[in-house]
Amino acid sequence: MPELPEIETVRLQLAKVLPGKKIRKIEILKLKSFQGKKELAEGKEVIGVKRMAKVLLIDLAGDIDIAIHFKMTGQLVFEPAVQKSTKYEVPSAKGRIVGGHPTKDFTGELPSKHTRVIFRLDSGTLYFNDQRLFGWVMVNSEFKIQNLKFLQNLGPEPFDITGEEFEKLVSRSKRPIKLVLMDQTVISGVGNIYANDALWEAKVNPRRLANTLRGNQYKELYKSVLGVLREGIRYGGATAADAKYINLHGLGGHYQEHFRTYDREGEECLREDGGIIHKFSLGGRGTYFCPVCQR
DNA sequence: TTAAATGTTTAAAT
DNA sequence: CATTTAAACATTTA
Repeated sequence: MPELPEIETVRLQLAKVLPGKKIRKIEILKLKSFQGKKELAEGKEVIGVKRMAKVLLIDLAGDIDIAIHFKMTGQLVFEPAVQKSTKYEVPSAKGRIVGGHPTKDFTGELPSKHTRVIFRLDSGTLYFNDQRLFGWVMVNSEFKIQNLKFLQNLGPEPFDITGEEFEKLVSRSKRPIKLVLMDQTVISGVGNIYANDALWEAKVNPRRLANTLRGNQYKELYKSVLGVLREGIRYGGATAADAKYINLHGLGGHYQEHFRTYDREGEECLREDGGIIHKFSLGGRGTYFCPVCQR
């Protein structure tokens, strides 16, 4: 599910609470969701929380890393340790840190039926939940994780390149521009939501072949990719439509309230140019655009 | 019942 | 070889 801004949002939150805490025990509830050796992490202290594109990295003492890929429906929930003074309080979602795919697991009792891995800390508990089981948690040496094929093959994040480099990377392909934006080996971190919105911002048709953008469209697209990603981070990521219950608790992000095209099929283009947002399938993914301004 | 969902990989077809 | 399409991976919801 989550793209770069959603993972970055979790990272920022977890970076406030995890460093200094120790992993006491890792419980694997679903084998498919876990790779590596949990013993390597048990007893180790968290040093920092990092991110590579859409992958979250929890850095532990002794050059051990926990890598987490959320895929479509992964989520993390950090439950702080219950304070003695609140011993008699009814358990609530208050004080939780949540991130990733929004479901009622954010606020419900944990572990839930979607909980796949539990990290017992010396203070608090971190739950990895994943409805569709595409995601994974990996514990291994920093070396092994850095050498994962998936991470090795990642292209640079948009934040780390110039407009000229962006144009060079993207225009090498003759595929439709949207597919190239979402190709993690070309540019990493951009997924379906932000690709749709960035193309709208730059007034580029998702189908346009990546080597045939006109004039300043490469520069415009570069700027709009950075823009929507930064905005996503500023709003704490997107938490999608079924998040009413979650927002009630003040959890989850708000980017979904600022979608340009995503999930707006049939609605008027925000530019009020008379266009109606049209949806079609490109590369097997829902693709939204305005036929008037994105030609 | 069918389709689609913030992702990635693989195989088969062009 | 480059590219495209479809399917696969589970599950849930519309």
